[in-house]
Amino acid sequence: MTPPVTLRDVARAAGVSPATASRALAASGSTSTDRRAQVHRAARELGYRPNRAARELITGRTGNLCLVVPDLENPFFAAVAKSVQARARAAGYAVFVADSEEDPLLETELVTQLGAQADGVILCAPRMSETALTRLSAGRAVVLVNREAPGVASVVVDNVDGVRQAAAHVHALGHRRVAWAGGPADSWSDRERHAGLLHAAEQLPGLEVVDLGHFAPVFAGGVAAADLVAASRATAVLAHNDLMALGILDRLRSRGTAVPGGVSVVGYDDVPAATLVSPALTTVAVPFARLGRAAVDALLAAPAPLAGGATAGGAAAGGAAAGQRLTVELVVRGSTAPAPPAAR
Amino acid sequence: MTPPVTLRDVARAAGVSPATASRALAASGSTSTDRRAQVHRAARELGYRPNRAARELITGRTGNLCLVVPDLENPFFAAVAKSVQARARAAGYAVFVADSEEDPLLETELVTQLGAQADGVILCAPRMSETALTRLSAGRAVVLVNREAPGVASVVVDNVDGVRQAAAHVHALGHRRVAWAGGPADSWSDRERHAGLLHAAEQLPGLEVVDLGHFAPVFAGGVAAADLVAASRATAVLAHNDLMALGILDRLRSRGTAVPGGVSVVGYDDVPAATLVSPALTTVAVPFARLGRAAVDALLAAPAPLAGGATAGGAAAGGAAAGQRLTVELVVRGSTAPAPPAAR
DNA sequence: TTGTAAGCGTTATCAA
DNA sequence: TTGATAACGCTTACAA
Repeated sequence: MTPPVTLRDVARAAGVSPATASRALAASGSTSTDRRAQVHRAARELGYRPNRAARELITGRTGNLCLVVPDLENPFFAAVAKSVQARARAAGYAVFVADSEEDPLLETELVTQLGAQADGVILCAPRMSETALTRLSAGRAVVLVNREAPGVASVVVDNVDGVRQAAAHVHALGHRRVAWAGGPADSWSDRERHAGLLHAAEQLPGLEVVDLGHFAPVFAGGVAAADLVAASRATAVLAHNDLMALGILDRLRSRGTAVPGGVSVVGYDDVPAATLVSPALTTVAVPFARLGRAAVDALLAAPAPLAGGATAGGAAAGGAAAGQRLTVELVVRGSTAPAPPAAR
Repeated sequence: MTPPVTLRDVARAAGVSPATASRALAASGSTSTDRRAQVHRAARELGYRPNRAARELITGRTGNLCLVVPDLENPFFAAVAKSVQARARAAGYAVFVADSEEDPLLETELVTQLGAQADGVILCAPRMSETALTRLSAGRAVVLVNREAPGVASVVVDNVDGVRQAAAHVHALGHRRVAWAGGPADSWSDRERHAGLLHAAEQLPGLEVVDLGHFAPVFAGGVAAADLVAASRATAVLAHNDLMALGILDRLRSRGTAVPGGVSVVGYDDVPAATLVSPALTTVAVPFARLGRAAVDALLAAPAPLAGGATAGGAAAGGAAAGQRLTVELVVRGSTAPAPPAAR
């Protein structure tokens, strides 16, 4: 095959020194207009592609970002990955994507390894400890998605307001006994959502919250929760996320409990599958794409110019890390309806 | 922050030259056992992490792979991404993931750009032309997933046998008039599946295939196809993939056509959502995880030792590219049932 | 088996 | 504004 075209080749073809060629192409430093044109033409004609490794070696910047998620098959994270990747590309960055399989140990390892090859890390780690997160973000530009930790930049959604909307909705429909099917006990967003529900209940006269406990944030977790719903005498159930809500829906149906006739169900996230089921799922819509974009923007706007890892804190520099909170919106579909008269 | 630990630091701490340190850590070349131990200990104590850029600059290998898919939110590609990423990590590779938004132009650009930073590319490009694929694979190690092209390595599933199983299933249930809801006209797998169906029909006495045309391989495409199903007097419909089948299911339901009572529906892929709907979808299960793993293995087993891009053909070297074909299996669920007696 | 030294392709420094 | 020249951190001849 043809050997790669180097900057020297371009410089030679343009009749200038490599240094000048570099400046002309980088548009950094001063270069006369005609020289620049010459160099650019030569580069184009030769099909010059800068060697990123060589550039990285001296600048310390890779031009890459890194995204770590717990599960790529979870539509929530797939959507985040898609938008992160799109935004990064628009900014000229490539993205390493890694799946941590919900394993905090692997999460740490991935951030350490891949983070070394990237200018910044976007991390979805709902269950990692705060201290671990803070430690991981030291000496590295990190932005957390849907998670907060002291001193670490983050982009989250308004979990408290989301469940408030959900609770207000079922309350308005006449439901008074509402069950909560929680996610993992160590999930940050679950703690926020649960607290938000309790807080909302205080404002909603007569609303009683039945805590069903913690479940795996997947379909099977919802299936398990459904049986407790049935036993709880609640007329509505709010789930930690859509995947669980879909499990609840499925299990209630096979138990012969009508939805929304017997029990109303509300999810969280608004994953695509929420509209595939019947009745379609009433849920709190999370702006996935905006989450991903905001995370990339936060990384690229970091105070430190994203030096490879040798530099201080990056997005987290200075102690007071920027936190961004996106609004969410309840989407009412078929899985919620007025409470049965008997229950009012 | 602390400056990164370099090989020189390790060498100094171990009391050897950088060259010896390099050899000791790489286990390449000859090093005495005690020296090696010394160096390893020093490296561990100092927390040495080799600079990949420097290594790449001299070896020409990046230690990265690149995966390009049309849509990360499509559960099919999400599953492939997950398994590719896992297998690559096990082999010590990081993975760039890029979403081409179903755009052949962007696909080409991504392969060219990201491929330059990777030792190999795994490409899902159902709709790119064969010539474009062959051209793209020149001078680059490329493995195609669920797609074949002359001279390019690939890992595909047995599309023909998949539809054969589906056709045999509905035929055995007594269906004689079967509709085919095709995917995009330029989709390679759709051409295979369609041809497979026609071929299967020849072997199944009395089976008549009604061609409904081509649709977008997503939920909305299925919705569009559903109305044609109803008009076709077919008692069963085979869809290009699950997403379409789910759209068909949904639309038939809202039209008042019972599934499987009135019409039986068969999908392709077996995405997780196939079991979320009711009735659950009978479908041809594609081994996503094995597809991804096989693609990585094919890349890493390539004849050329994966040189960064300066070397010839990689996996495709020699002209006769390796093609691997995985078997698929029909999973019968609730969306298929015996044909109505009137139709027999 | 080990050390010295020469690069890999780029950017940054410094004179001119 | 330009061109030598020195890095960046590593691997690999080649010599000892």
